[in-house]
Amino acid sequence: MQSIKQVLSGESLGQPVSIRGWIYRTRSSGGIVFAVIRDSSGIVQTTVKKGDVPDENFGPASNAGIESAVEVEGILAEDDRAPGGLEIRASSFKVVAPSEPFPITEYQSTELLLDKRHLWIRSREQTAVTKIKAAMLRGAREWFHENDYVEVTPPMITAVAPEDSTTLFQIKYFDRIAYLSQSAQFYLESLIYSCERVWALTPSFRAEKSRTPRHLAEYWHLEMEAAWVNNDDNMKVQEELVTAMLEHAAAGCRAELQLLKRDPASLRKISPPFDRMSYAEAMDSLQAGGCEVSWGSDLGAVEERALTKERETPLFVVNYPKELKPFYMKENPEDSRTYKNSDLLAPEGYGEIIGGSERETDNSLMVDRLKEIGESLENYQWYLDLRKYGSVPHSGFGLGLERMVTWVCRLEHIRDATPFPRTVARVYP
RNA sequence: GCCGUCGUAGCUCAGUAGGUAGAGCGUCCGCCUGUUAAGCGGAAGGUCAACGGUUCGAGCCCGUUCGACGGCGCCA
Repeated sequence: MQSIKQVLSGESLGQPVSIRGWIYRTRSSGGIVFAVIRDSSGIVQTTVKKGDVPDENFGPASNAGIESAVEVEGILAEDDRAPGGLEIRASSFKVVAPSEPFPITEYQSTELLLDKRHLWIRSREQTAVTKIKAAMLRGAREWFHENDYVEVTPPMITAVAPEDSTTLFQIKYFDRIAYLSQSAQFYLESLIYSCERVWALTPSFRAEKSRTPRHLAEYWHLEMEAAWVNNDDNMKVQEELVTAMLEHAAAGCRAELQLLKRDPASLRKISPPFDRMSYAEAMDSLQAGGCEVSWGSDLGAVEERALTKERETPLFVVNYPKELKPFYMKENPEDSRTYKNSDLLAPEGYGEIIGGSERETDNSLMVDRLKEIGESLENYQWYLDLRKYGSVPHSGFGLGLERMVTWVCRLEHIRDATPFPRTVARVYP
């Protein structure tokens, strides 16, 4: 048994090969059947001629519809008439399990593809995305390992409910209420006092009713936190990590990227250092471009697109005004209106994929800020404790994996960056 | 939360001035030994999202509800 990828390499030309998979396309012309077979590695045409296969094979072969599971043996031959120039001339064609008429045909609507998601993930595009995502994760995991980061396992059920908790999913937790985690950051921060450099890959949950091509209610969050690391070093980690992830995708998923019309070379030319621009400079640039923004404006979808549309490499935007960012960030000593933080924007208009910052280390400053924004200190007692016992300069960030996949795979919508997207309107299938 | 679009056969859609529903693909049957969205002949398949209203008559006009999709805000 060979993979179709092996078959397509042509090394068995003129020799017997055997494959198994699913019918991708099929046409019958009386005494001959053309069935294109798909497995996880690719597609290849098989030809089944009456008389060349056992009689009991031919009827089922000509009747088997798209997605029927089959096992085929035959001689690998070159033929200009075959898609791709190679075909298997069957000596045996066994239908392992026929398929009912497949509901997804050449005419597809977004609604149908989402309703039949469990079947649509068999498509070549979705398979490619799945493999590219896996390659990116492998790249990340290896990079963290090589750089002495410890992979940790934070909880996804939490008790902390900020005042503005409309974005948290509430769950029944025995006799109490608890919440699904939006970020493992606080837990990672507590682990740096022992492990120093930690990272985690976890689901994050957002109950916001966002209806955009960039939001999921459940997404995979790649977060890192490290002691003795300032905001500049934090950005260096991000650019090295992102580069490693891109390199793994480009090296390991060449065919998959090309199927999605992403040139692997465009990923390979991205390398540290990434361009940096302060929030203030971003405002100037946007104003010069005709955007109606001023100091204190957040960078929305329109602004992010304007900043990155023509770019081919990622862009750091640093030092945001405090009012736009959370309380735990470290004040920028060079401009007390801002924090020592960075957002990483993907090129080609794809927008934010990472948010990171140096963290505040001073307990009393953090208490003041919590009071200012009207948060109850009780909820943050254990987090504030971390600043009392050997508080240490540290930084971290969170990467939205599906957002990065959306960019790398040139997807129009983030829901195609995950096999079973969870959005405001969809929890099924 | 706000703005917009759509809901007709299994799928993708058309339906012109309101007059009792159509195409392509798919399915089923027949023919076809080189197809590439194969071809040819035939057949089956629809409470026009739901409910209510106007009208002699509603897929079409009006209202309500439900569902989906697109965009914005919020964020990764």
